[in-house]
Amino acid sequence: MTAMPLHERIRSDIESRILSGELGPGDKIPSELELMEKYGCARMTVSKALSVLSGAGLLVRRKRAGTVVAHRRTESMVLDIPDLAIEIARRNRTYGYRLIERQVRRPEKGDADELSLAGAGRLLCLGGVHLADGCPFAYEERLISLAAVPQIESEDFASVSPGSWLLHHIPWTEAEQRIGAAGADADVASHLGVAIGSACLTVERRTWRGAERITLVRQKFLAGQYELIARFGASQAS
Amino acid sequence: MTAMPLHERIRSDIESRILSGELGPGDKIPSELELMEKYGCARMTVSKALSVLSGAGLLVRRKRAGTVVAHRRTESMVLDIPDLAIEIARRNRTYGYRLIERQVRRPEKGDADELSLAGAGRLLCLGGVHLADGCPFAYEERLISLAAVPQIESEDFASVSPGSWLLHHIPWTEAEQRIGAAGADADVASHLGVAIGSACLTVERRTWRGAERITLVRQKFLAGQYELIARFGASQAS
DNA sequence: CAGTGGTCTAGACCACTGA
DNA sequence: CAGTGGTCTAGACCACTGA
Repeated sequence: MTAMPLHERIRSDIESRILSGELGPGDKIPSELELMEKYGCARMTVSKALSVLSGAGLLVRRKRAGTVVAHRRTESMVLDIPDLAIEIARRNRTYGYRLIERQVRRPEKGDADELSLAGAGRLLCLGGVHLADGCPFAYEERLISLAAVPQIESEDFASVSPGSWLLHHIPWTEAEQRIGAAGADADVASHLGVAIGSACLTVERRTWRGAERITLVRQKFLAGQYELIARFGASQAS
Repeated sequence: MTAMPLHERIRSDIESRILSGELGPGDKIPSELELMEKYGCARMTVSKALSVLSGAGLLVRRKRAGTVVAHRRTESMVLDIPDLAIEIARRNRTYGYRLIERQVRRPEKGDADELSLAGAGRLLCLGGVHLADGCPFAYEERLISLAAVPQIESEDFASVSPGSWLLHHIPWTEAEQRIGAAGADADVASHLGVAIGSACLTVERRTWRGAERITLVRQKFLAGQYELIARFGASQAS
């Protein structure tokens, strides 16, 4: 509460006027010169406050025209990606992973996903289920480029899931995730112990380290056993 | 390519050394003084570059200890929330919305969701389907607080969906979204024209404007008709 | 062409904190 | 206590762009 830097106070003042609705989209913000006089400070200080708000998408700044409240409300949210083991533990259940299938091979010609992942190299193909108290709640198929992660070939995944292993050994720099739903096919249904056609949440995630492709994973979560949660807002104010 | 400001060049230099893996978590970045000398610039310029990277979570800065590459790779991604109408149009299909049910009432006692949304005020309760080329692909139930949005009571939603109307009239400042899967119940199945138990992607979203609750919507998308896409990485470099 | 923001300088004082 | 980052000043020159 005490000792808030001046640039944060300026930012916070303007931010709350926008969030409260007092300032609407398109409304003009005082110029840097006017704010300098209002707060009795140097231009750099005002500029820092406005730059942060501009970076956050709340303001749009243009020369000569001045600074106005941004029109397009953001159409994106931050998606939390919980660690499955932690998520399960939080519900007082025991997490486990059971490896079902393991294979090392070349990518299949004609499979664009496999070819773009492994190129001329080999693929490690893993199938397994995630368990809560010993019961399957998710099935995953994973492809890993052995050119990108050679040392993973000697892992047996008896006690740790491939996802956890990768997270701890190969930090990714880029990722894309597609979230959808599907009915369980015969394979998934038998692994999860449910009827064919049962609703599943599907997650397909590709990860990169720099320009290099690391892994592609397809997961099917039993409906009701898992949720993804996304949030936007509340800013950084305490 | 030309005319990149110096602080962006510094930021980009350090960022690419981190993303390429040349600098790993915990590795020390040169101090501001050293970077000043390296780039032959004032300290403010270096500081700006490092502040941006620190704000993005790539660096951790501590006095006396210096600046190091952050340890925790982010466990969050940015989730794009496309406008359904735009998403449908992009696939060369015609978007439509059909209102099925409309009701104004008090929140039901014992329903925590309704009570926290409307308090002592009234609720507008809407049910409807989103259409692509006239075929239903999503069903939604929506509750809107009339205390927060009184002017919506006179809308008939013949040509515009409640979601679009709200987006254009009541910009939200905070939102929370839960994403899961479920089998269609009898109600949903009949509205979407599918068998009971068919897999659906479920989205439950709450939005606020400042401290005021605006709306709660529950949507069921037919499996395969809709995907949410989340991304992380690639920074802002072109 | 005049007002606005974008960038940068060369200092300054300070708070913090690990060697 | 010395090195580091956090903040701030009082200027400067410039590019852009709408009146």
